[in-house]
Amino acid sequence: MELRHLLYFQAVAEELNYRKAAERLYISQPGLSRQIKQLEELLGVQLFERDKKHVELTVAGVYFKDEVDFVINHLESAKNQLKLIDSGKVGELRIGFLGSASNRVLPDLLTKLNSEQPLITTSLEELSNAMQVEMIQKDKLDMGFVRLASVPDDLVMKPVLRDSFSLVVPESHPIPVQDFKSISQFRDDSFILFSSDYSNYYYEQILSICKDSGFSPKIRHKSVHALTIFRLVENGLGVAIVPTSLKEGYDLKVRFMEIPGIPQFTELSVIWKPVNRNPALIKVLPLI
Amino acid sequence: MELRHLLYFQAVAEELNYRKAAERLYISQPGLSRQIKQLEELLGVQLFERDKKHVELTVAGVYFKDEVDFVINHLESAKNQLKLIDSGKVGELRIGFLGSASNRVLPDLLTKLNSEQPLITTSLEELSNAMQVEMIQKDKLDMGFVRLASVPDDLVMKPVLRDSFSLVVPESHPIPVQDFKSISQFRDDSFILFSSDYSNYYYEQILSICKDSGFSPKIRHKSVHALTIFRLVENGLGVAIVPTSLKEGYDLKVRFMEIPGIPQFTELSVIWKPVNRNPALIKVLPLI
DNA sequence: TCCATTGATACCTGCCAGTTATTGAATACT
DNA sequence: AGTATTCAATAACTGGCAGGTATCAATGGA
Repeated sequence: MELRHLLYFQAVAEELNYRKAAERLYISQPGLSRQIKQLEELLGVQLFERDKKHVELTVAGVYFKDEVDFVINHLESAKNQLKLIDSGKVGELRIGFLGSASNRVLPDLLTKLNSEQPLITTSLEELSNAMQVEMIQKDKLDMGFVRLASVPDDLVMKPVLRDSFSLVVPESHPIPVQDFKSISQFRDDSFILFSSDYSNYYYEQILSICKDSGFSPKIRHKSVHALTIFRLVENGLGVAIVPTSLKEGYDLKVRFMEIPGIPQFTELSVIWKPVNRNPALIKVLPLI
Repeated sequence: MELRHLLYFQAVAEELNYRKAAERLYISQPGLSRQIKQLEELLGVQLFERDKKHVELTVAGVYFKDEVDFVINHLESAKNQLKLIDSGKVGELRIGFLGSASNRVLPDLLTKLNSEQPLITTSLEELSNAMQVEMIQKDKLDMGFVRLASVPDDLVMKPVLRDSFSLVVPESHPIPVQDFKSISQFRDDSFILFSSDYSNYYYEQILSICKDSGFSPKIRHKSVHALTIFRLVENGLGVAIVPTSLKEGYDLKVRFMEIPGIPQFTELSVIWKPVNRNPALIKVLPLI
C-alpha cells in the first residue's frame, strides 16, 4: 500500500464518481479504477459498493475514510512543522548557566528571544563551568554561560559581560565604603568563596587578588550558590569576593564594595559548539 | 512522497546504518540511499547528518521520526480495525497491564466486556508503566493499567483500585500475623522488590515505607514479575512488599500480612489517550 | 430507439524503484 | 606503515507497474 492509494481513495470517497475523482487527481479514469481495486485487494476489504451506475461507500469504507483523512492531515501538518523546525523558527534551546552568572544577561537574552523568536522554547540548567563544557561537547547542551579563560578547540567563546570584583560584607561591618582602600584591610576576616570545583579559574583569580595584596585569605566556607554565599555573609560568617554585577537582583542585608586598584576582572562568556546543527541555536546566536 | 519513503526512513532512523537498514528492508543499500535522498529533497529538509562513516538524525529528523512512527502505527491499527469491521466485529482493544496489576480488576473488565460488547476482541500485553505510556502515545496500545502519580498531558488517568501494601513472607517465617506491629521488625531480612525501571514511583514508595520505619532495606533481588517475586519469597530468599490485592489468584506457600499503620497506598489506574480514534475504546470506556 | 454517461477491461509505454558493480573515504588490524 | 574491512555514494542497467488510449457493456433519460 502506498500513499497514492490513500489519496486516490480520498478523492473517490468524496466525489463518489470515478470520472470526476480522476479529473481532480489529473489522472485517467481507468488508472484510478485499477488503483482503487488494488487497494481493496491489498486491504482484503471492499470499500465501495458499485451498482453499474452509482458508487457508494461501504460501512468499512466510511470508517476508513475517516482514518485516512486523519492520517493525511496529520502527515501534512507534520511536513509543515518539519519545515519550521528545520528553519529554526520553532525548537528548543538547552542553556546552561553558572550560579555566578549575572542577573541581567540571561533574563535579557530570554526576553529578546521571547519577542524575536517566540516559538523557540528554552530549558535552563544551573551547572558548573566544567559540566557545561562537557555537556556542550556531548551535544547535551546547546549554549552555556561560563567564566573561563579558554575553552577546548571544538567550542567557541564570546564574552558578554566584563565584570570587576566586589567585596561583599555584612551591612554591620565596621569598615565603610569610603574607607575601603585595599583588600588587605580584610586580611583577618574569614572568606566565603565559590567552590574551586565549580570554577577553578575563578577561584584562582580570587586567591591572586589577595596574594597581590600580600596575604592569603582564611577560607572558612565554600559554596556553589551565590545566594548561599550571600546568606552566610549576611549572618556574619565571613566576607566574600564576587563579580560586581551580582549586586543587583538580591534583597539582602549585605554591602557591596568594589575592590579598588586591582587588575583582575572576570568575564562572563557565552560558549557553544560551532558544529552543533540545532537550527534554534543558529537563529539565536545573532541575538547575543 | 510515498509510504515507502516513510518506512525506509524509519528503518534508517532506527539502525543509523544504511547497510543494516537495507538488509532489514530486503532491498539493496544503494536503492535505500537514493530513496532517503529523494525524501529529503521532497521535504526540502535534511533528516540525516552523514560524515563518511556515521549517520545521525538531525533535530528535524528526530521530530520527523516521532511523527512517522505515529502515522505508521495509526495506519496499521486502522487497517486491523477495518478488517474487523468488515467481518462484522466491532473492533479490537489492545490492553497493556502491569505485572503487579490486581488479579481482580482486569478479569472483571474482560468479563463485563464479554457480556456487554461480545464483538470486541482484546489483546493483552504485560508491560512496564513507562512502556505503556509510550505505546499509548504512539497508538500502539489503546488502554493501560498502571501505577503512576501522573501521566503526560495527552493522556488521561482514572483510578480503579486503591490498594494497601502487604508484606509477603514465607509460610515458615517466625513472625506470625498477630505479632506484626511494624515493618521495622523485618529490618534484618532481605527484600525482593519490583525493579525500579519497571515502575520507579512504586519503587520509591516502598523505600519510603521502610525509611519511615527507620531503616533502609537490604535489597537482594529485583524482578518485574509478581510470580517470580512470590517464588523467591516461597524459597526463603527474602520478603517482599506488594499491593495487598495480589493476595488472590496465586497458589503459593507464602503469607500476606498487611503492613499496619502506614500512610502509603498504591492506586491502580486506567490510562488512555482521549484523541484515540479506536471505536472499540469509545465503547469500552463507559464500562470502567 | 438513440444517445449520454457510467465504470470496467485490454493493451501499450515510459518512468523509476531496485539491481549489480564500483569508487572513495574512514576506520580497524596487523 | 600497510593492509583489510566497512561504510555511503555514484554509475549504469532493467523490469515492473502506474498511468495512458481505445474500447466495451450497462444504465437511464430523451
